[in-house]
Amino acid sequence: MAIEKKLDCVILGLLSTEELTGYEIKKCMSSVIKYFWSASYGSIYQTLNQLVENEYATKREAIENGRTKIIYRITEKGREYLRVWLSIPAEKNELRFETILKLFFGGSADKSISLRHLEDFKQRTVDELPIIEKYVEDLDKIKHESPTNMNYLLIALFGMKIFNTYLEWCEESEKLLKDYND
Amino acid sequence: MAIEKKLDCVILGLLSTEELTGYEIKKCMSSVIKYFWSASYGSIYQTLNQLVENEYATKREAIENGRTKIIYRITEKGREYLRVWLSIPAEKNELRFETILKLFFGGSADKSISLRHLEDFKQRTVDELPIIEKYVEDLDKIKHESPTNMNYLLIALFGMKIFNTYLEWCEESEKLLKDYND
DNA sequence: CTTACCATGTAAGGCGTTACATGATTCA
DNA sequence: TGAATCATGTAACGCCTTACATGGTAAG
Repeated sequence: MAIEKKLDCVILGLLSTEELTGYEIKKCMSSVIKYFWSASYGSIYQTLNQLVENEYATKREAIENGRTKIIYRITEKGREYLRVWLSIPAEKNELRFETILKLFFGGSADKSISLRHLEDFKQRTVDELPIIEKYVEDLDKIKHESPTNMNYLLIALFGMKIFNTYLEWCEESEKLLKDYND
Repeated sequence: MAIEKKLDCVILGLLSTEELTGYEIKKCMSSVIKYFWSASYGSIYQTLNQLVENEYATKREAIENGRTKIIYRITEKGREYLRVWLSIPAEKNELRFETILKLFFGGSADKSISLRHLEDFKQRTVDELPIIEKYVEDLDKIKHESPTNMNYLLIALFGMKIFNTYLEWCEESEKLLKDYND
């Protein structure tokens, strides 16, 4: 497993504080983490298997409420791998915004189409903002309990700030487009 | 070719205003577009072939200064495909920030590591900002020449706004982290 | 003369998604 | 009883990157 792959690091990061099942990992990745790193079931279970193969994690079966779960735990080798990854500089910070793409090429189409994309993007942003603000509020209260909480707060603040910037930009752009006469 | 693929739309978008070679397309994608959609040579030439196969574009050879180039041109079918894609809502707006990931999991490591990632991210942002500001400045002057320029300006403004937000966040986060006592 | 840039491509393989497939439990 | 949630996985396939491979031209 090459160092270029990131999902393994995300999973090891999650496992570094607690044992988890694949399902629980997916849940984590569908909440906070989804804002800056998303993954599907397929990739999570595959990565989990690779992690075990490479001895970065161990798995064990457990029965809870009559249901069988597979619980994963990080190994010392896995912790070392995570430590190394954390200590080297980030390579890629990538934005893949289809909205921006459609707006970029939208100049030759009708203005109403660009306005619709802007409206749509604004709505999605408005919908997400309260969720992120709740994270910020909650984390701010417990930031002194552990450095981990403090780091989580920084990420939540990042989210809050950019989402507010998206909103500002949508409003300014809508105005610019509406006032534009060709 | 499914509608989920986006690179074909990017290329068709570029071809919608002018004929281009694969090399020129790569150049475009390494300048403005790289901020919200990146691609490698491999994927560009492959997509170009698919575009021709599907009759969304035609290719012809030309000799310029003794060098052979392959020039691509969009077809009417390609324009229609682009029109349809532009008119439907954006699906994914994805952020993949390794920096954020490393900060998210950095709580259990030494504080200096998180600070280094912040510093690094700040530096990259500071380096890019003047380039983006130049785009904004240039596009603002010619925005009334065509709706296309106006749309380009919106995208440049988007970049300028978020990069400034990144900067603000870096500074606030550095302060929060430095003042943090565990 | 050599570096940078112009110019095009292939092949291997990694990464990840979607869709499919299954089945138990909990709660209304 | 039926919907939501818990829970795990596979298979096919698409997308894209990296590395490789080649060679011409322009400018200093």
